[in-house]
Amino acid sequence: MPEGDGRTTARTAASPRTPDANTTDASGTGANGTDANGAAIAVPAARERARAIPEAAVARLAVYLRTLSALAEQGTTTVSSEELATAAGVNSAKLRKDLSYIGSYGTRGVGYEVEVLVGQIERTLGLTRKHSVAVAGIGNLGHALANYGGFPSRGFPVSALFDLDDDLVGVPVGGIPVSHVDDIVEVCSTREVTIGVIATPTKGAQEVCDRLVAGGVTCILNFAPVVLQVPEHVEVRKVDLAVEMQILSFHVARRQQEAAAAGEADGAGPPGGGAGLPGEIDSANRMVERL
Amino acid sequence: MPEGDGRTTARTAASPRTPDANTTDASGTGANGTDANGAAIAVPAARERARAIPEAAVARLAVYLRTLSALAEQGTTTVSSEELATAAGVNSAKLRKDLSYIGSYGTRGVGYEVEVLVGQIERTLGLTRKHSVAVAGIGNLGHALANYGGFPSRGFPVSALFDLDDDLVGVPVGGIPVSHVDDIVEVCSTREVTIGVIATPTKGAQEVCDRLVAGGVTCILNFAPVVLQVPEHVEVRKVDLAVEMQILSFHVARRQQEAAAAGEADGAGPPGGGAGLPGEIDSANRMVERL
DNA sequence: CACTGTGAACTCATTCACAGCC
DNA sequence: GGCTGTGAATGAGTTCACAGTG
Repeated sequence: MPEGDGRTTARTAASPRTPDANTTDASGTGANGTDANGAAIAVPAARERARAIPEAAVARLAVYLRTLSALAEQGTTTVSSEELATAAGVNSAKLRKDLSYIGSYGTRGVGYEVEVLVGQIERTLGLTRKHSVAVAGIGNLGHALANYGGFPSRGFPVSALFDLDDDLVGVPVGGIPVSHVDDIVEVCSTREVTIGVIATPTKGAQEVCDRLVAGGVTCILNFAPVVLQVPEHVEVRKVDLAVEMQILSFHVARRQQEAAAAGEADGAGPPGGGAGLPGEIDSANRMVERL
Repeated sequence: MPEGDGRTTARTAASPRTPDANTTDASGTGANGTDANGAAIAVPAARERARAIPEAAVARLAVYLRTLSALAEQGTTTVSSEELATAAGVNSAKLRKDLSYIGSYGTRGVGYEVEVLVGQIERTLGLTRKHSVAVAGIGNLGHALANYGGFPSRGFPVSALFDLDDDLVGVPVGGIPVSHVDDIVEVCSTREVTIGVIATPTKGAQEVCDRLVAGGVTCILNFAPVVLQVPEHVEVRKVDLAVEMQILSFHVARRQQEAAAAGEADGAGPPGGGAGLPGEIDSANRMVERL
């Protein structure tokens, strides 16, 4: 084991969490050439750029990809940036900029060919290669994830499930038998899992994470409400339901304050936040929005 | 655009909103370029709300809150920015800046009193008031959400569940009987739901969303992989599993490219080969065992 | 003409570094 | 001495606006 258990902690730790963020690490050692066929694809110049795509743009590319797939399915073969942008919920300038990061695949005066764009985005996102997924923690959420059709259909076959509960071990969930968490390292290694999903309760999460990493997993999607400590080469993304709710809560509060302020000036308005007493808030209060 | 199907609304691009792929700005409709230049629509960046806490900071405040709660539980009464920052996975400068947005509640030379900070963050996030939650779509994910302990325990009581399936209607899930989606408007109104969670399949999502909005819901957490169209006053946050996976995939690909490039330029083989690289990269060796 | 692709301007977010206080 | 709070500097991400092209 490396220095101090091999975790990155005290350092200028990185694990931001903006509207959409992640652990951004540079030092990408590791990875070999053996199974890397994605890199073998042509398009010389684009390789250079991959590094330069802003994080925020990557997230949106994934959205464009889905939007494009939908368009393709309904027979569309060409889209303008305006159309695609609207469908994807962004403005067209941003979309064009995002697409420009992956190259120039549009036709001026016409638009983009759906097929082509799909291919290029897939390549950029590394979807030309399958990424095996392991889900740890087969509770309610784990079940949901194991059965989630969106994963396999998008190139992320779920190939391992883990839980602590002996009663669950061996039981197939979504077609795959649950393994014991003690076997994480071995199973992940042999099944070549690249992405680990942690859906365990808070306490088990760090332990499970360590094992996933030991099993060679370099990307983790974490649903447990903890900040995971991982070595530098491992990428963690967090989905935190409580945080999402609290952000929404903040916006409700903000809106109420605004309404209250506006009401003051206006003379009529709702009593607004009223410094929020615990307990039941009056009925009228909430619905007063302009609807 | 022939599109404009009734709803959408949300013009006026300028709005203190999240920079994220959130609420649609949908400023399409060609009106764009026309008055662009001299129009001087100005939109005098007024919005004189001193309230402005950066969106990104809000998300982190929620994380600090949880971290603080954990500290409180284990008996800690005081923390320094450094300690709290480490525990929350950010750097201390950022943490102090974030906290400064909500006021000055620390003591120089000492740190922050846990209790006080918890209270202030809760107030800021609007958690002094309970926010009733409705979950629509009681499939695997919906079940998981309905049973998720993290919601009620953090001031978000789940008070309504909806599904289309008649066999499910009336059945209690997590203690609450499922209602039919046709009753969304009524049930949400009477139970004063503020936050709606959409866990339906893609196709039902927009319809459900519309009804939630009609029922007075102003905040939506959307798990369906669609961009929802909502009126301006409604806040949407999206949790998109496929997108998360694809972002991770991108980072795998990037790392592989870097490794390949580094190997090329360096001549010395990539770390995978165990080429005598300094010990600093110890942790990277782990991944070798799988690759 | 219609639409892409992109430098340049701008806005938002993070980090630095230090003054001020305990 | 140690630590907070914050303006100022830097950096990331977004929007503008227009040149350039099929």
